[in-house]
Amino acid sequence: MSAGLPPFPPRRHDHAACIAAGLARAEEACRIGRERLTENRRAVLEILLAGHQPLGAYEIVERFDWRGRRPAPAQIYRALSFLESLGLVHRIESRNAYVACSGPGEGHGTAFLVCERCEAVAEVDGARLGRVVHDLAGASGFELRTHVLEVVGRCPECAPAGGVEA
Amino acid sequence: MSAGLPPFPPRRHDHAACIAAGLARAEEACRIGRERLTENRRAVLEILLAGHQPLGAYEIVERFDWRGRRPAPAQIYRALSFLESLGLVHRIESRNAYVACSGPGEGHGTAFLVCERCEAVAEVDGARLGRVVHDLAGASGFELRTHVLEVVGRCPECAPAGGVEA
DNA sequence: TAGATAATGTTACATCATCACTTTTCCTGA
DNA sequence: TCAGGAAAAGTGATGATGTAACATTATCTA
Repeated sequence: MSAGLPPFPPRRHDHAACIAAGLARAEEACRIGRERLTENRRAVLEILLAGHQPLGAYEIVERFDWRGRRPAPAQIYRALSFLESLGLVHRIESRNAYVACSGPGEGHGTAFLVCERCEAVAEVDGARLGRVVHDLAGASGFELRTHVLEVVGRCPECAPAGGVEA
Repeated sequence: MSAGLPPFPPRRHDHAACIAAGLARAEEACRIGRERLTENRRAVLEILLAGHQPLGAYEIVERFDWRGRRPAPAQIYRALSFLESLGLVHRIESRNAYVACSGPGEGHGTAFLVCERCEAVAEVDGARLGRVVHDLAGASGFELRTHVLEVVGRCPECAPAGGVEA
């Protein structure tokens, strides 16, 4: 567990840079995979990068602005599955929502911390988690392909504000 | 991690006993919580106990047999949330489906092994997992309330049969 | 530039879940 | 034992999420 950056981005940070970095990673990933980062895919990714919140597919539709027109859900889902296949976006199962990947691709110890109050999501990664999951599966003769770990609770900003509101 | 029963039940096992045990646990849990295991709730639980597969709410509806009539989805969801609140049933987020709890209630290191071929689900539990999740959250100043861990892959029965035919 | 392949546009529909309201059942205490 | 209240069930409508199918357009490659 590298003691690195804080997983929840500070309220104020260089957001433009953070979007640019995400797009750069996407372009790189497409170059490597010989895939195309088309206008749609790019737009969906930008919308996700623009918040650190998970967004539902229909919320993404709403934020689209093609000079007034809007894509149908199918478009969004296509872009999302493309982006997911490249590890640029993750689905938060417990929310039916999607977030842009915040770091380099898919480690095998990925987990999400999901704040139940402000909806912020942080992606954390730990070799130790990967080992535990691996061992847990192995002990049952289970052949692991992938896993979903979502920790639900309160982020550092929201933890102090007790109560159940939201 | 108690080296106990195999998490995936053998193909042939005393299924009747396994259903009876589930119902007994439910009755006990209701007694303790001063809640009522009504006919509906009991029926939903029985349907879930009758398979080791996760079932969607609408599949549960289909398996209902009230002399021809069928409950509306709302009924099922009500029963499910009741049963979930008592820890008798778990939702498998990655499948939008529900399984009967196979053991005594909610440890803090619960995980599900979900076979992507035969759909079987096993519930496993480990203190080590609980610690990792706890530490993962703690390291980020995150206040843990609950977690979802679903490991997707192939169960021992299905692992040998390679290929992708889901 | 033709043909193949990939991505998009669009409609309809499938699946999952909840709301709002009425009726029934069950429990409690006089 | 029965009135009154609370909990659960019954019911219809609707919201939210996700896909299928197919025609069209863009892009690549020979």
